[in-house]
Amino acid sequence: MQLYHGMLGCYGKREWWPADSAFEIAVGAVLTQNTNWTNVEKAIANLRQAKALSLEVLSVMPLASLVELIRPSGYYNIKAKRLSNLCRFLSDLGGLEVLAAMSIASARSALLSVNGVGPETADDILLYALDRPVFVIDTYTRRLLSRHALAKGDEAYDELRLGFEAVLPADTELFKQYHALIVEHAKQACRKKPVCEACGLQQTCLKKMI
DNA sequence: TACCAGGAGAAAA
DNA sequence: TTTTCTCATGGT
Repeated sequence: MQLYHGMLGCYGKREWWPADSAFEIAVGAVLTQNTNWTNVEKAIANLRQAKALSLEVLSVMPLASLVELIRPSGYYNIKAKRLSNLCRFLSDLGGLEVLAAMSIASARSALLSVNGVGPETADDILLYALDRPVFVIDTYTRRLLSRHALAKGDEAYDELRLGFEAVLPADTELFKQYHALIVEHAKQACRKKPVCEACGLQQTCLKKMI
């Protein structure tokens, strides 16, 4: 919690994952895979303008049409398949609401069964779209842990996730903030001061050197 | 010009 | 089982 409070004091409360609906968050979770968020925003704007930002539309949209709409997000061919897979899965299931009614373990397992939904994407959806207390592990988190000698950084995803969840209270808002702060820290930390007020490290905690 | 970004899955070793 | 490769746009 020391790291968390340090980053919170430095950057303040983050309003992360801007979206108008839980479904939009799920769409963004796929589109943001290894991609800058500004590119994802362009793709989401295209979907919105085409009135395609709904499960009903996306679950039946031809891949060729989807490819054109999400092109700005990069990896458009493979992401169109992944997004289509997720939407058809959700449609067959009965919607996000059904997923939300399941236990965390069941919902997570179900999401991971979708080709194109890996652990981080599944946990993004669980935490930010469904408000479930699941800690999201991303590249930044691994670098932060590694930099602070709290982990090697190449541990299995679930090993790190369970590690966070074991020492933190199962608080959805805390998990949302923590992950958002880690990302903010990676983007902005230490640019103006020799020692980062958030993590206590020297200038080297910029970018890859978190 | 080169590098990086809010990963995942397939292929190769 | 573990490592490497592929997917791609847009901003800095």
